[in-house]
Parts: sequence; C-alpha cells; structure tokens
Amino acid sequence: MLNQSLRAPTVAKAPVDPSRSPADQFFATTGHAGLIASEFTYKKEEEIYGEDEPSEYVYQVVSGAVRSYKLLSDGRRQIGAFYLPGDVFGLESGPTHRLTAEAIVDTTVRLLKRRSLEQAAATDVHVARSLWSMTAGELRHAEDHMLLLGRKNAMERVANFLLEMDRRLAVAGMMALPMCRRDIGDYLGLTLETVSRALSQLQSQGILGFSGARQIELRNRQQLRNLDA
Amino acid sequence: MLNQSLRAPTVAKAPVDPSRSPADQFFATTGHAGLIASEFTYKKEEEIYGEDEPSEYVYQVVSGAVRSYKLLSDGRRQIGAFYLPGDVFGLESGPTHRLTAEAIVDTTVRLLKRRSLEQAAATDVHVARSLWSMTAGELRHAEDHMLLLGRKNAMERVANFLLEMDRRLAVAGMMALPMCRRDIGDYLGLTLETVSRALSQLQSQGILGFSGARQIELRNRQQLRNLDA
DNA sequence: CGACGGATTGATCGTGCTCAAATCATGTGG
DNA sequence: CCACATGATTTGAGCACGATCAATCCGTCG
Repeated sequence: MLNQSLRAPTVAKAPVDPSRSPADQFFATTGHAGLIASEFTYKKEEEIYGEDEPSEYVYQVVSGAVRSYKLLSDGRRQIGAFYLPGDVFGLESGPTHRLTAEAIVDTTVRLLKRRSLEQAAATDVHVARSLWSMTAGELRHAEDHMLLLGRKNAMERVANFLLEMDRRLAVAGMMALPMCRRDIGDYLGLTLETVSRALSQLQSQGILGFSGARQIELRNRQQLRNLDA
Repeated sequence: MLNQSLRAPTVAKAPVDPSRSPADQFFATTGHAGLIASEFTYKKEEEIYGEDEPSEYVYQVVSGAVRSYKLLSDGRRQIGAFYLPGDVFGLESGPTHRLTAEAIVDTTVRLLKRRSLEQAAATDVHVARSLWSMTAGELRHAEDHMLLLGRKNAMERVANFLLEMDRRLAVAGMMALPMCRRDIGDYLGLTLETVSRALSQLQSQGILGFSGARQIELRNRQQLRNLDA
C-alpha cells in the first residue's frame, strides 16, 4: 500500500500555513538543510503505512486528516493520535512504523525521505534537534493521553477531546470534525454510543451546538474545561 | 525537593550492569563524550523531581525502582512508567519535567547535567542520536500502554504487566516486585482490589506462584501471553 | 509480641458496554 | 430534482465488568 501510494510523487509547490509551533517549523528547518519534499494525496480510508512496515518517509499533513492506531487481534482498536493540517507524522527513530496510519478523508501530505533526514541530522545539529523535538512532542501527547485513558471518566474524555479539537482546528468558533463517532470512541477508549450520549448531553446543557453531527460550535469553553478534570 | 536532593552529589564509582539495549548504552555513549556522571541515593517514597519543575538532570537507575506519574486535581493518579536498574529517566527535550518521579524503594541513581548533555549533543552526533533514541523508546512504551489502557480488560492488563516485569526484572525465574498493589493499579488504570483479584485468580489456575505478595514466580508464560490479548 | 500498613476477599453498586431500533444525513441514479 | 439507498448518528433497555465500601488476613518491623 505504501509502495503503491508513493509512485511518482510530484514536487511540492503549495506552502503549508506558516504559523504554529515545533511541528510546523519542522519541514521549514529541513528546507534549510537542502532537503526536497514531495506531495502526495491519499483517498479517504486509504492506508498511508502499516504497523511494522519499514519507515521510509516522514509526512506532514497539508490538507485532510489522518488517524494513527494499533489493533488487537480481535479487532479492538486504539487510535493514538489524529494528525491535522500542519502536523508531522510517521517519524521514527527505529526502522519501522509502530502504528498504522490512514487517511480519514481525502488527504494531501508533503513527504520527505527518512534517509535524507538522517543524513541531514548527521551534519546539521538543528535538524537533529528538530527530530528529537518532534518525537518529544508526540511523547508529551501520549503521556497526557495515558492519563485520560487510565483515569478519566467518559464526560471528562469527551470534554478533553472537544477542547483539543477546538484548539487544533477551530475556524471562526466552529469546528468541522473530519472523523466519525467510532474514531472518536477509539481515540478516547470509549464506544461510539458513549461518545454520542456525552455530546448530546453537552448540547442539552447548551455547552455546544451542532449544525450537522460533525459541525460543532463550542458555546462555553470554560464549562468544558471544568468538565475535563 | 530536587534541590535538596542534589546537594553535593558524589562522583560516580559503581558501573551499572553493561548489558541491555539503547537505554543502557546511553550513559556509556555520553561517557565517550567526556561527560561526568554523579551518583545519588533517594529514600523510599522520596520525590526525585516534580511535574513542571525545570529539567536539570537526566537519571539512570543503579539500584532500586522509580515511578513516574501524573495526578488529577482530585488525586487520581496515572503512572506512566516504572524505571528499574539500568533504565534512564527524566530526559526532556523541553525545559520542564512533564511527570513527577519518586523512588518506590531506596534508590540509587547516576545523574548527568542536562546542560552538559545538550552541549555534547551539539557537537557529537552520536550523543544527539542517543537522546532521540531514548525519547523514541519512551514513546514506543507509551503507545503500547495507550492500547492497554484504552482497550484491554483487567486480566489482559495484569497479564501484560507480569510479562513486562518478568522480562525486566526476573532473576532465576522469580521476580521481586518493588511496587505495591496500588502502584500496579495506577499503572494499569485499575483499582488495587482488581489487581489483587486478578493475581489471585492466576494463582488458583497455577499460572503463577507467590512467596509473599511481591515475590512472584511465573509458572506458565505462554498461558499468560494468551491472556494478554 | 504487638502494631501497622499492605493484601485479600466479600457484597453491592454504578458507569459504560452491548444489543437493538429509530432517525438523520449524504450522495447516487432515475 | 426527487426518491431512495446507505452509512452515520442518536436513543433506548438491560447487562456486566470493574469500582466502591467494608471486613478480615497477613507479613514486616519496631
């Protein structure tokens, strides 16, 4: 799937929005090191790489959204992270990917050969530092998420999710969620029904409003923060 | 607490067992870079560093055991990792520690100034690579643990814990757990009672044997692996 | 030996899961 | 442009797993 997907990537042209923190600086930093980034588009539901596959590329979302997950043999799934425009994913220190990555909707990514990154890191201390910072950022997220998964109740998890998504993709006070209820549940360690019930309850309390199941407006962020333990 | 703890650390003398993978090579690698490691001992239950404190040192367990955790305001605790002899902990890419670390039992650590590590990494690409690998190793563990916390049932979690501890600290087929049932529960996202019940059930099935609550012998690792999803 | 903290075991409860049905949204073909 | 098909979401009813509350039991250390 990775092989198929990466036939003849075209050279990058569209710049990613040049705001935000370490993740966004990443491809910029590598640009200074003379690395060439390509672009590629994956269809909705398409696999970008699989768990345990050799790690050949590092990716940055240009548009769309990606889910990264692990599966148990009986199909139980834990989504470790969602990647949204500007986010970098697929960076490994070891030889293989440890989670599967899939496009949630049609998604365009910029990509960089892992090998060239490694080479750049060997001579450019800023690139090396950037690789470490990226991984440390993912670790920080995972540590916060372990607390959520191990110790928060359903409403706290959903409130936390809404605030995270609001921060990451709100436009004009509105967020357009790219993922379905099942994805949200598999991210939060809940079932899709429990997620739905929590959202309905928040709506009935006036804390949020819907315009379609995936178009959400937060009407009271402070109350949401109180709900998030 | 960190300040107090680190008054007058003595120069390192005892070498840590020179086996195991990336974590163990870490202090060795830094040794090549001419860095000086000190030793220090913490008493049982003593805090080594606190969440959000400035990260000044990197630690390696010489003897003893450490728990690293996050707390919610109402006291709910999620232990992210246990650190055992040979393990490195407290390494941050950012300025502060994101979890609290405490000695579970009397614990001796070797420590290295974070600043000197950063300086070494700026000139020695092996050190830089080592820092990245360490963080990536922690991330891998966190990713596996998110799957456990989000999607595994109580018995699967306990089986997984036993296999992890067996791998990391078994001596002559026996393991001496340094942590209490509450710590295990807070690591696995369970209560101490649930952990105790699972262990009792495994004993009644002959999968393990006790000689004191914390001295455990695994009698059937394969069956344990089957129980761990 | 006694006291104390840790561990086990029991009984009951409650949150979130499961199973099921109805409703809604979306896109496709006539 | 509408009708319908399909998948996503919501909502309901009942259940089960792990939590909670409580009472021993045990092991360790003074």
